[in-house]
Amino acid sequence: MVETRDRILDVAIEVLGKNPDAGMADVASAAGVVRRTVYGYFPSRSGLVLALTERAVSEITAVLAESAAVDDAGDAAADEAWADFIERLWPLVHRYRVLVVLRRGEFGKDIHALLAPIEKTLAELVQRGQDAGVFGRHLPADILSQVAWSAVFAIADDDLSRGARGRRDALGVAAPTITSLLMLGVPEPRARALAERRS
Amino acid sequence: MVETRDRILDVAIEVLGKNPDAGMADVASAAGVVRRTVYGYFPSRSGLVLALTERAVSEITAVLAESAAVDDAGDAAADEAWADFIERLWPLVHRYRVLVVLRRGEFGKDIHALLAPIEKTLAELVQRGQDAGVFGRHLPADILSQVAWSAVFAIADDDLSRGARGRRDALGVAAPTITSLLMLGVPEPRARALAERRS
DNA sequence: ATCGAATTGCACACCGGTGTGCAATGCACA
DNA sequence: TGTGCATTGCACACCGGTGTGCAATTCGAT
Repeated sequence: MVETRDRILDVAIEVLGKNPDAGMADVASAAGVVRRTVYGYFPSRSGLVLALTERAVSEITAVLAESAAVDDAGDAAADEAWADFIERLWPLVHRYRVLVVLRRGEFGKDIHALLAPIEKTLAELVQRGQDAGVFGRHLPADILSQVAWSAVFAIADDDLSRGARGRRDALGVAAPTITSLLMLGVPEPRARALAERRS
Repeated sequence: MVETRDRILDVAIEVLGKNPDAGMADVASAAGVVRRTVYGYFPSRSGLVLALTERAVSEITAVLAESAAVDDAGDAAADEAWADFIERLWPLVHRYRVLVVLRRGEFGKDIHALLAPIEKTLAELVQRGQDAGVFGRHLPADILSQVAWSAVFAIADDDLSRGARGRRDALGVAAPTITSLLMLGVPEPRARALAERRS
């Protein structure tokens, strides 16, 4: 049996992502384990939430790091790094809903702290994109990255809420939409050229 | 004393918007009233939440209706109706955070039901805009309106989180951003012309 | 000054979730 | 077969929020 602790953490990310008010019992049974067992690995509910957040954050940081490498390679490639990031992130996006969902509520403070480095990196990436002229300046970099972030989850939510039926090619529409969103205000020809260079 | 019931409802919108887990006691004291009194007007917490949601929805519907009138006036004026809507909505947007925040959680089903007509109207408005060629077709109308909606709150959240200090002209950036977002993919000259016609 | 409605202050029962203690049970490995 | 560790199955105490009952009070209107 793969480390029980890991399985609990995995399942907790999923369960709490769907319902932030889920209790230890819900997590436990979803992990195929008894409530008491969970307390064997985590001292308290808050402890579990914290651990889970740390895991999610470190996973997402890893993905971001890979995409940052793309950015470092060429110059003015911030848009490609973004597209790359979205693409890598997408299969996992539902998993990270928990970060969005738990940010409000009792743990908001701690979670925001854990999340800060990611948001910072993202904002910097956008900033570089703006400086290089591939991203629009209609919004300050930090807000712009927030908006992009929220758009990712808005699309993912829609994708999720219509379940198996009527599912659309969410990634197919998400990636171009987000990059377009970032490129708002950039003169058309340049935007188009940049968009086509990527293929 | 203005109708106590109304004051409770108002304050509940605010309090629950900030923290969806707030209890009856929090609402009561924020309303300058004792817990017992709240139960005099609402049979239960769920009753309060329901009533509060209905109020918020009907308020927002009213705003939307005014802007729809703008749309009906001219043809192909969906973009103006949107801009108008955002502008009217903005001063109240923090008030309606409660709808976003409570959509998850135990009352999700009911709230979504109450919210459906609004989302439908919005989606139709976007659809009309797309048909008239002023809005982009990069996303299906319903998703696009969701994304726009989420962007509104993303910007508003940012505005809120930095409090009084460092406050930027949030409406100033929000309105053009949202409309630009909707117009993604529309040929530049046309978009620009439409953007300038509004002034 | 008095009537009446709204509000208060406290009592209580109830519920569901948390966190702990401990003995019993499984199960893998030697 | 025995040893050790993880897991289980209860038991329990505790807490905080809900919802109710009822008598005491405030306070405006007449």
